[in-house]
Formats: sequence, C-alpha cells, structure tokens
Amino acid sequence: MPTPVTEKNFAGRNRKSQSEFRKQQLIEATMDCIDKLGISQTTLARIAARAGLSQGNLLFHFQTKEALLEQTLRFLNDEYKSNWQDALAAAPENPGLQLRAMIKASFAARICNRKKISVWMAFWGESRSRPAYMRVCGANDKAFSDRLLALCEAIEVQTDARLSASTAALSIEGMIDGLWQNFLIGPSGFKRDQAIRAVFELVDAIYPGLTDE
Amino acid sequence: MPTPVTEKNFAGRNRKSQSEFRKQQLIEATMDCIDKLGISQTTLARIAARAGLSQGNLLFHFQTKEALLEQTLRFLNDEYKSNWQDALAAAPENPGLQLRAMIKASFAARICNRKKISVWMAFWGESRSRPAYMRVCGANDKAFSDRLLALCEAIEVQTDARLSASTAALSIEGMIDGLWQNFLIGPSGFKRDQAIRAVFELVDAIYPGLTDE
Amino acid sequence: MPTPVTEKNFAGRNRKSQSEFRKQQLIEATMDCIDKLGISQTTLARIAARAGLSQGNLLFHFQTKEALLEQTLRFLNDEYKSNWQDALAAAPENPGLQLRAMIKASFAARICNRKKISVWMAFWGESRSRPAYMRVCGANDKAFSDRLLALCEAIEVQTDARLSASTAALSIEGMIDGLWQNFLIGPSGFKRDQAIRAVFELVDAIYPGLTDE
Amino acid sequence: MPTPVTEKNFAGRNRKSQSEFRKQQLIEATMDCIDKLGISQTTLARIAARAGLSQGNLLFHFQTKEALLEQTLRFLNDEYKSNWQDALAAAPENPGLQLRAMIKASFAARICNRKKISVWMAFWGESRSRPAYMRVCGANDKAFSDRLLALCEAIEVQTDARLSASTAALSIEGMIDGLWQNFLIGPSGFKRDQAIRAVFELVDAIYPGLTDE
DNA sequence: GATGAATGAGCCTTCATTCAT
DNA sequence: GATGAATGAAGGCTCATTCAT
Repeated sequence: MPTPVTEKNFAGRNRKSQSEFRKQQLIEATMDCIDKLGISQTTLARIAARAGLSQGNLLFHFQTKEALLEQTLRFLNDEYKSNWQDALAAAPENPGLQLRAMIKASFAARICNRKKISVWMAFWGESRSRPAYMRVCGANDKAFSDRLLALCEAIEVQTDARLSASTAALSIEGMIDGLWQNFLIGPSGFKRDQAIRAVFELVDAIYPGLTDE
Repeated sequence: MPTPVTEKNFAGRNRKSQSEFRKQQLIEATMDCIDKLGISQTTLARIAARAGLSQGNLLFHFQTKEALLEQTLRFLNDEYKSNWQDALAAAPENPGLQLRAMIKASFAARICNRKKISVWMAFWGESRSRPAYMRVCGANDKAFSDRLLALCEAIEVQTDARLSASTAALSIEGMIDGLWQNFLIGPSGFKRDQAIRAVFELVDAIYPGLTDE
Repeated sequence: MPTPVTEKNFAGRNRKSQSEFRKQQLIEATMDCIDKLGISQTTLARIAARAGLSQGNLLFHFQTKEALLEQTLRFLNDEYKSNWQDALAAAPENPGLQLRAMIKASFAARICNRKKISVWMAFWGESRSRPAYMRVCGANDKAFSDRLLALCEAIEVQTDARLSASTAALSIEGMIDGLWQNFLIGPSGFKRDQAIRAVFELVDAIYPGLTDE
Repeated sequence: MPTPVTEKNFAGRNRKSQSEFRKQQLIEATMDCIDKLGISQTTLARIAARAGLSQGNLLFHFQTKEALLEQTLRFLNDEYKSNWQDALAAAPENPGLQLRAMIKASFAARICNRKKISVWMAFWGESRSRPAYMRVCGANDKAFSDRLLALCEAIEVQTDARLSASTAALSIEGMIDGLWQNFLIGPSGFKRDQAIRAVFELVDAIYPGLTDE
C-alpha cells in the first residue's frame, strides 16, 4: 500500500515547497522595501504588508528580523555567485574567453538591475557595523576577485600584457563596480550592452593580442 | 589701549566660533557613531553621549536628526571636494600632471581612511531612499567624474591613447573606488602609496607616452 | 445542533466586539483624564495607565493621540445628539411639547453630569485652534440650535409670543448652557429638576398660552 | 539739591514703567499665541518669538510659565471687571438703566472680540483642572452674576415681572454668553449692536413696563 | 499555519527652566 | 536687563517580539 506513504511524502514535499515559496515571497517583499525605503525604514510591518500577510506570520517563517535580512542577503549572494559561476562553467577553457564571460555575466539583467543594485548597496552600507553582512558580502566579493585575478594571471603568461595581473584585475573589477553604480542614476534602457563593450575595450587595451588568439 | 575693543571683538568671534566648534565636534561624534554602529544604529542619544553633552543641546544646534546627518554628509562632501580641487589648483597646467594630482589626492590620508570611507559607504547605502543624500553624493561624484573625463579628453589629443577618453575615465575612477573599498578590509599601513602606484600603472598603460612628456 | 456555527459566529462577533469594547474602554479612560487633568495634561501614558494597559497597545487601537481625542469628542457628540433626537422622536407631534422634551433631555443624567460637562468644556477650549474639533462641536451645536429655532417658529404662529423666535431660541439655549456650567461648580444632587423647572419658567414667560393648549 | 533725587525717582519710575510695559507686551503676545494655537501649543519659545525677545528674558520678567499664564488671565479678568463696573458707575441710579448698562457693556469692542473670547474659552477649558484659574474665572463670573441678580431683584419690586429674579438673571446671563460664543463662529462686523438689541428684547419681554418708566 | 492583540524598550523631539556671560 | 547655550524630564510614536486563539 504505497499510497499513504506517497501521499504523505507528497504532502510533506508540498508543505515544504509551500513554505519555501512563502519564504521566497517574503524575501522578495523585503528587497522591495529595502529598495524603496532603505534598510533603516524597512520594518517587519511594512514587509508583511507588502507580502500581504500578517506580521505575526512573518516571524513564524523567519524567527527574527535579523534572520530575515541575513537570508535576503544570502539569497542575493547565491544568485550573484551562481550567475558568474554558471557563466564560467558554460565558457570554453580559454582564459581570455572566460574573462569575457565573467564580465558579460556581471551585467546580466537578472542580477544587474536597479532594484538589486539598490539592495546590494544598502547592505554594503550597513556591512561595516554588522559582521554577519560583512562576512557574506566579503566572501562573495573575494571569490569573484580571486577568480578574476587568476584569469588575468593565466592570460599574462600567454600574451603581452601592458599591466601586472593584479592591477589589471583591480581596474577591471573597479570599472564593473563603477558601471553598476551608474545604473542607479542614469536612465535605464540599453546601457547593459554599452557597459559590456566599455569593459571589453579596457580588456583589449590591457591585453592587445587577446582577441586575435 | 584698545583692549576693550579687541576683547569685545574676540568675545564676539568667540561666541560664534564656539558655536561652530560645537557643531564641528558634534559632526565628528556623528561620524564616529556611523563608523562604528552604522546609520541605522546611530541614535541621537549615542551621538550626544559620545560628544559628551545632553541630547537636548544636540538638537539645539541641529534642529533635527536629519539635519545633523545631512550636515555631516555635507561636511564630508566639502572636505572631499576641496581636497581634489586644491590639489588641482596646486598642480601645473599640464593635463597629465593634473590627472596624476587628482589620483594622488584621492588617497590623501585626510579623506581616505577607514572611518571616513566607512561613513561614505553608509550614506551611499541610504542614498537610494533619501533624495537629499543622493543629491549631495551625486553632485560630488559627478564633479569629480566630469573633471577626470575632461582631463582624459585633453590628454587624448596630445598623446597616443589606447582607450577612448570616456572608457579611460571610467576605468580610472572605478579603480580608485575599488581601492577605497579595500581600505575597509585589509590592514591599513603603507597601502596608500601602493594604491597610488597601481592607479598610475593603469594610467601609464592607457597613455604610454604620458610620462616621457 | 447548530452549536458550532453559533459558536463560530459568537467567536467572530467576540473578536470584533472585543475590539470595540477596548476602544470604548479607552475613550472612557480618556474622558476620565481630561476631566481630572485637563487636555494639556492628558498624556497617552496616563490614559494607558488609567485603562490598565500598555501605551503601545493604546496606539494599536487608535493610531495617534489626535485620533483618540477626536474619537472621544465624536463619542461625546453622538451621545449628546442621539439623546435629544431620541427624546424628540419619543415626544408627541406638538411643538410646545417637543420644545419641553428637548429642554428636559438637555439635563439627562447620562449627558449632563460633572465629568461630561468638564470634558465638553475642555474640547471647547481647544476648538478655536483645532479645526477638527470645531467642526464636530460646531455641527452638533448648530443642529441643536436650528431645531430649537424651528420649534420656536412653529410655536410663534400658534400662540401669542412675547419674543421673536430667534431671540426666544437664543435665550433658551443660552440659559441651558449657563445652567450646564453651573453644574461644574455648585453641589450636584437635585439641581437637575430645578434647572428644568427654571427653563420651563422662561418658556412660560415667553409663550404665556403654551401650557394651556 | 533735589535733582539727583528727582532723577533717581524718575529713573526709578522709568524703569518700573518700562518693566510694566514689557510685561504688558508679553501678556499681549501670550494672548496672541493662545488665540492662534490654543493653550496646549502655547510655549514660552513661541511667546518670546512673538514678543521679539529671548526666551531667557521672558522668564526674567515672569519667573515661571504658570505665573505668566495666571497674570494673563488676571489681566483679562481685570479688564472685563472694570469694563462693566465702570459702565455701572457711569449709569444713573435706576436699576433698569443699570441692567441695560451692564448688558451693553458686555458687548464692548474692547472685551468682546474674537481674540479675547478665544482666550477666555481656552482658560475656561483648562479651569476645571487648574484651581488657580477656576478661582479667578469663578470669582469674576460670580461678581457679575450677583450684580445682575441684585438688579433683577430691584426691578422685580418696582414693576410687573413675568419671571422670578433668579430665572430672569440666569436667562439674561445665559443669552449674553451664548451670543459671545457666536462671535467665534459667525462673520464679524456689526453684530455687536444686533446682539445688544436681542438681549434688550428679552429684558423687555421679562419686564414689560420697564422701558416706560 | 495564521491572525490580531499586547508589550516594553527605545527613538526623536519638545519644552520649561537654569546659568554663564 | 538681556542673550544664547545647556539640561533633563517627559511626550508621542515606532517597532521587534510574544502570545492566545
């Protein structure tokens, strides 16, 4: 009689996925609030209101406000990380192409948009005084930087480089970050491609022979 | 014996300057708090305690908390602005040297240190949701960017450039920002010179003939 | 056995009525405070203490202090209004008897007692500078005055009047108000009947033939 | 050598009168504030601002806020009292004429105007909870009522009265108060004469033969 | 799971009062 | 007499959290 078991399992999975769905929905609402109000004005009441459920229930899913914020940050982080890692995995084994893949991935619409950037900056702003945030943000950032550096080093030995690998990596990453910030201010639209082309231009200047490879 | 007059004048100046001194002292305390606690945990009570006077008196000098924060941001801004503008004024009329002066100034100990950077980032984090901050931060940033771009354009016509002026400016500014952020994490110490050298390296790569001029 | 349904309904009604009960209880506490301390000394802390619950909860039911005060005034107003309107509705269609019914109702124990009068006066005292109060107080007053005037006009055409309807109405209403004020000072007790008799005496003087009708 | 003495006296008188002038000016500012803001929003800061001097100096003249309010009320009271008493003193010894003089005086522009009435009501509103106010207001009121009653009694024995003296006095005083209140709401203008005529009409109705006397 | 009611700590702000100059 | 600076006690309000239903 497998039915009850299956049903139970199914019910169990269902419940679990329902709970996951709720959590995701609440994280989304949290990001909306942070985007529009800033972290200091983001209250449980407002998050609950935006998500359309009661404040009491909100704390049933996330035991504390801090937990909710941390999981929101963690979600952002995972999304960001898997974005460039997936791009790398999909790219050929060539360091130059991988570098370009990372750059291109950095401007993917899913992670590089007004709302997400706004939330990132809000967390960054608080990270200095909240070790838990710093840990997440920092680790993420470091993984990205390290990989960028490793690629630059790999490229350096293959081609004529006009910059040391470390400086090259710093300038590329800095430029990406700077362009991200511009997304908050300037008009939206087709800037994404433009941004990618600009960073590619820098890469070409640093590694003149890269494209010809 | 003009003593009474002088004394009177002095007293007059004293009154006013005393008030100014208090305000500066309070702005300093505010920055301390933001640095250590983040904006969301920075309360008037804590600022007053740090400055060593009553909360009531704090609001006698700054009518509202928001006003205090805004003036703190404005102070940071003025300091930052005058720093690079003074450096530019002191530099020769040569665009290349001026570009280097701006870069060097960006890492001056007075503005580029753990505390100040931490406060800047805290404000940036809130700026999305507080137009008043955005206005100050944005205007400041834009003046710097515009000047950098103008210098790159001036250099471009004089020497062989490996990058368009706009991309060059973006990468230089991005790299400066990226290095600033590093100040928050790594150990302090002699990184300042190192940072300047790294950006100079980028400039040299972009404008190969610049140094020989 | 419809018990569950009934119970559910009851529970439903219970929730809502419990909230209503709380609100009423809080309005009562507010009136107590205003009576004893005056509006300017009536604080949320004191109201909450008197009602026996926390200040936070007080503002959960009434979003703001002003809202609480306004609803208190509105309650007073509704009570006052329904008092004389019910009395009128219960009276025969005869203008003379209706006039007497209004007068009598004005001194009903439910609305004409030390506490309620004290609260009324407190609101009146603030009404000049708070348009919201003025609107409620004024509207109420006007409805009463208009009705009084209408009755005097109706009586005027039926009997010999020694005063124009408007003056009659003004003097009757003025006398009622004056007697109300006396309730704040003199000893309580049997003054209510005395007051009614005094106003009736005025009515008789103005409309000599009225009683004989 | 009378000069120094005189001068001293003069200086003394001057100082004193200057001080009196200041006090009067401050009382005036207080009434302005109460009129426009209500008692609960009337703060020393606002009074001082309106009077054009510093808050510190304000408390030099009146040691405490309560003292200032009480003296303001006392001023109002004295003005009111002397107004009807002077009118009585100027009137012939005839009770009927004296009654009319009192009524007429009640609507004198100096005491019966929007601002003054507004301030009176504000004090009345607070009087229940502030014995000091009650004492002043009550005493004043009582003197007026008593005199009115005495005149009614005097008239009663001279002429045919349609009302007992006490009821007559209550209705007359009530009508005056009611008309005062109307000054707060209705348009200003020539209502003063109209009000006097209306009360006279009531008097004529109560004491038919009075005018012919 | 879900909700509304309840709590208490803390926040920004106001304000009467004091005091040195 | 006059002023600005300073203080401390409330005051109204917000908010994360708890809890009974």
